[in-house]
Amino acid sequence: MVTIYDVAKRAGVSTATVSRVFSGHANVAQARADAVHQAARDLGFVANRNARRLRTNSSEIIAMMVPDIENPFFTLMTRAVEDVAREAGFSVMLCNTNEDPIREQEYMRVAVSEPVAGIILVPSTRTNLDLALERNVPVVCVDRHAAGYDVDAVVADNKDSSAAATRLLYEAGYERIACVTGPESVETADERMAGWAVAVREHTGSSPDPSLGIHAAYTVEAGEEAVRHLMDMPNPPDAIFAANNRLGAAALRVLNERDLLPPAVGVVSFGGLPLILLAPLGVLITHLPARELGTKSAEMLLERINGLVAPARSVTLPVIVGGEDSGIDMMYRT
Amino acid sequence: MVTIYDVAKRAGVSTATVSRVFSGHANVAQARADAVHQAARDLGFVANRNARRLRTNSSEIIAMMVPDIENPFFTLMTRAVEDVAREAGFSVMLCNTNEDPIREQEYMRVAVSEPVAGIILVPSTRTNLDLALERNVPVVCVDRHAAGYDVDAVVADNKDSSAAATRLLYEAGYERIACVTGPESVETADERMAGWAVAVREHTGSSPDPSLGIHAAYTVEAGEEAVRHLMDMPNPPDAIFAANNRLGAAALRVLNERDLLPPAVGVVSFGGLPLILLAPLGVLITHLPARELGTKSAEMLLERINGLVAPARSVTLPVIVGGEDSGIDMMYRT
DNA sequence: CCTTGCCTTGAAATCGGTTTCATGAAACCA
DNA sequence: TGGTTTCATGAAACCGATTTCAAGGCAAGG
Repeated sequence: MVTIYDVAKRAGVSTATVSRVFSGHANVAQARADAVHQAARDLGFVANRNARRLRTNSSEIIAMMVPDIENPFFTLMTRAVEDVAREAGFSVMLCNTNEDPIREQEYMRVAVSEPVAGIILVPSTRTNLDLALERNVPVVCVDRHAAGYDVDAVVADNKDSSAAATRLLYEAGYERIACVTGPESVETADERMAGWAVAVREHTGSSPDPSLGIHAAYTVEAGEEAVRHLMDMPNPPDAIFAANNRLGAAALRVLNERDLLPPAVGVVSFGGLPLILLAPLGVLITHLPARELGTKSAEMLLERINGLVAPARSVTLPVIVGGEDSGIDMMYRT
Repeated sequence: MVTIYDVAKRAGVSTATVSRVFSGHANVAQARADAVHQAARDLGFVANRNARRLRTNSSEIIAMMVPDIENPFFTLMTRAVEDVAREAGFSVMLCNTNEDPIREQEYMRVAVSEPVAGIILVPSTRTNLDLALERNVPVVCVDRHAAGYDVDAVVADNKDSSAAATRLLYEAGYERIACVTGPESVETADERMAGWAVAVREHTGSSPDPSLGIHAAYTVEAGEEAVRHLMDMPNPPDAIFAANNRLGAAALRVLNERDLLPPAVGVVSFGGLPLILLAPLGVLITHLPARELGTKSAEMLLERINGLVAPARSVTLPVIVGGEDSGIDMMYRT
């Protein structure tokens, strides 16, 4: 391993000078700086980051904790975070929490013992941030707030745009609109269902039929079960508001089985299906700002890493409540 | 920051003992071990990994370098890698190279200066592994071999299954089959085109019409241009073999524009479209073993990290040359 | 010519773990 | 009982950077 000592010896200077040349924190005579660079090149010197970090107690790693990178929503978010981080000289450590608080906590331990420069987190229902906050590791929550903690957060405008999306179904002529949302007490699930309820009340003048509002895990499987249940009711809905992309996909799968694809039964998917729907299908898509969520949260985290002291900030990004989408345009959109 | 010294003082032992308790490398009397654990709990001690790594010159980080995590093929691969890594106590650093050798090399510098425990790499056309190999950082290539280097690699069976996929088109009755593949000298692009050529020769008895074999970047945009060009020829193809998922999507987009979707023009996509194709569309899909590539490469890397000394190994994983896919089943498949 | 002050530089301390080495106590054997 | 081996333990060295501190060199100012 080529160390700073080897470079110093070859360049005929002290290690302090070598360090100064590479960090640029202080002035070094041009001649010596050249000698150091030459020596470093000759020897193929690459600084050991562990040594640097131990001394400076800093790190250039950001932990990105998402439920599942396979969900295209989080894929895009992560990609955006990586872009911003790289630009600023940071690397991204990828952590899939599977929405599991235990797994999340394990990763939290890894993150603080690393220690990482900061954490971007899609919190689970029982997120515990004590470890990070005790050690002053900046945390930015994205997509959801962390229950019980007052930290920076970047979220989408879930409630209003869910109401708007539901209104689209009414405008398209549907009358009995069901809602399949995520697990109870998951913020996005509750807010989206609340938005749906607002639109239903607006239109019908009364609270929604409770049997039309279903909580399910944010998975295709759970969504399918929920939609089957809905369609098997004696008085089934004529449209479905699906509160995330997987539930939207689930709805379409079940309706396809039963030859009830739109427009037979209306569907709005809250969160794009990064898919090619080859035929214009009349599926209403609400595009979540996945990339923007990632970019904004990374920027806010960098501000904190750079020392910003300010009360917790909460940013809400707008959602594009799109009209009908032919599908083929929306590849790689969310 | 709570250090090992604080724990040692509180437990009334030396730092050496504390270290031994946590590493488990040597015997410590039960009573003392308990005292150490208690003290660590009381103080909320979390070991500083930088200090540990500096001394042991090890790390628990694996660099995962992929062209673009947004490509579902690489998303799945990465997720599989993360699963294996986590199980073994490693974290994954995510690096998007954008297929850019310069960006790849930057990340290579980060990786060796980290230094990471190992690297899983989807090599670009001009990958330079010198930095890593000089420093004995294990590298496993995945999806493609690294030109000019003899390192472990895990790839898909591109050529034979491309031939098989092309044969499916002939069997479906198509006669004039074009090939849109990736950039020249990209291994997967060349192999897949070679497989196509094999099938064409088998069927026609002569080499393929050169104007039917097109190289394009592995992007939707480039693919669209290539397919438009093909379909604008005086004697256009009646089927298209698309050499990756994005080119497959591109083909479908262009054919959709022109009302020539399958079966009017046959399409085989080499690499699944992790999409919902709602109507059975007669698109032939060849499923690449994305997850398996990730899992296998991670396992092989861990073997190297654990000290395996052996000649470079090259593993070829089979490809499922599926028949017609209704599409709706293949969500989240690749 | 001497003082003041700035700039450059290297020796040495430092970060927080791990590991070597020496020591003393206990266990074992004859 | 005397001698050997095993075991647990702490002091101190170590990993490779960064940074403090003091000192030396040089230019400007009086």
